[in-house]
Amino acid sequence: MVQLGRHYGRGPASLAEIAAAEDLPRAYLEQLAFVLRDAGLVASTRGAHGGYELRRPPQDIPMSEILRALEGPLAPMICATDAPEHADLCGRTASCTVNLLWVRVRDAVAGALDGMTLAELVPPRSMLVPLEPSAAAPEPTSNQPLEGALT
Amino acid sequence: MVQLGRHYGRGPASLAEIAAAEDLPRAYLEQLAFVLRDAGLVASTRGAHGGYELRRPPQDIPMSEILRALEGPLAPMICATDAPEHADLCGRTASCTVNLLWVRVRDAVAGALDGMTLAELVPPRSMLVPLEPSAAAPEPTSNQPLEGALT
DNA sequence: CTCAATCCCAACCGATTGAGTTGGGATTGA
DNA sequence: TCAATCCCAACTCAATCGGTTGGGATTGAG
Repeated sequence: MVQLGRHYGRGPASLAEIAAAEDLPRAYLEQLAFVLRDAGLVASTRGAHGGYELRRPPQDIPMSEILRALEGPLAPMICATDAPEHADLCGRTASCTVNLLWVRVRDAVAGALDGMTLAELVPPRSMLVPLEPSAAAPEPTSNQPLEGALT
Repeated sequence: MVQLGRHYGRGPASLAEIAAAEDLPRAYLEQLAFVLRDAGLVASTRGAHGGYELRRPPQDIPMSEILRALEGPLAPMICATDAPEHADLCGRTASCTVNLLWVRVRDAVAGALDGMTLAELVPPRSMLVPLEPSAAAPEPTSNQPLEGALT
């Protein structure tokens, strides 16, 4: 998807390209590709020189939409699903006071996801740092400095 | 846990009681019980008339603590774990711009969980409210005769 | 017209995970 | 002593998820 975002405006990208770029098996991407298509997020053109293409500019695609398409309704637990249709299969729900918790968690997640668009994940190109194998290294203290950024 | 919350201040509750109250297998609760104990959330007393007991009043126990004890570090994806020690096993992390997303989701969840204490889940007994009538559910149609046996 | 490139789609596989089970202690109050 | 209780590790079992297989259908280019 990010690849598609980067590619946006340049015509369809073939799965083969994307597979190469992301180092993922093409066949696997196919599956994802068509749930995304069914969800109306991407358009496909068949035949030689076909491929996939975003149907909207990346900044108009909230991540929540993508995630819901790919992973189904957001639901930290079955008893707190997003999707009205199978509202509760839990059975226990009535007596389960914990439900409230999950609902809040779900809403928090939904909020985070709604507040973020695909555009934000398309890297400004050039900030692709090559990975260094110094894995276990230098910044042990590292308590997420990212905290402040939640708008 | 909620059971323990409700029981708080009345001495230890045996797993047998809890198992009965929650309709869960006792042996299973045992497992949970002692990860909670190891986490310092509950205290146990052995022997006849023993049982478990909260070590702090419910309103001093954030749900985040319970969840982390039971389920491990919060991490919607491996690449966005809470726990510094296995910071990234993802390998892809460097090139993976999506990481940012997961981090935000994780923080959202953490926020929701931190902002909620066990006390809030211990029902005041008697107020088992039937679920909110809510906005967009005009059609409870057919399905699931499951529950409705509220209280 | 033919053929390679591409999307389309369903069924399958295998490792991981999580809920739950089994079984055998160790402690302690009555 | 004995029953009630906690302690603990190893196990089973089913669902899920990342990924694979294997076959089409469509289309542009030569």
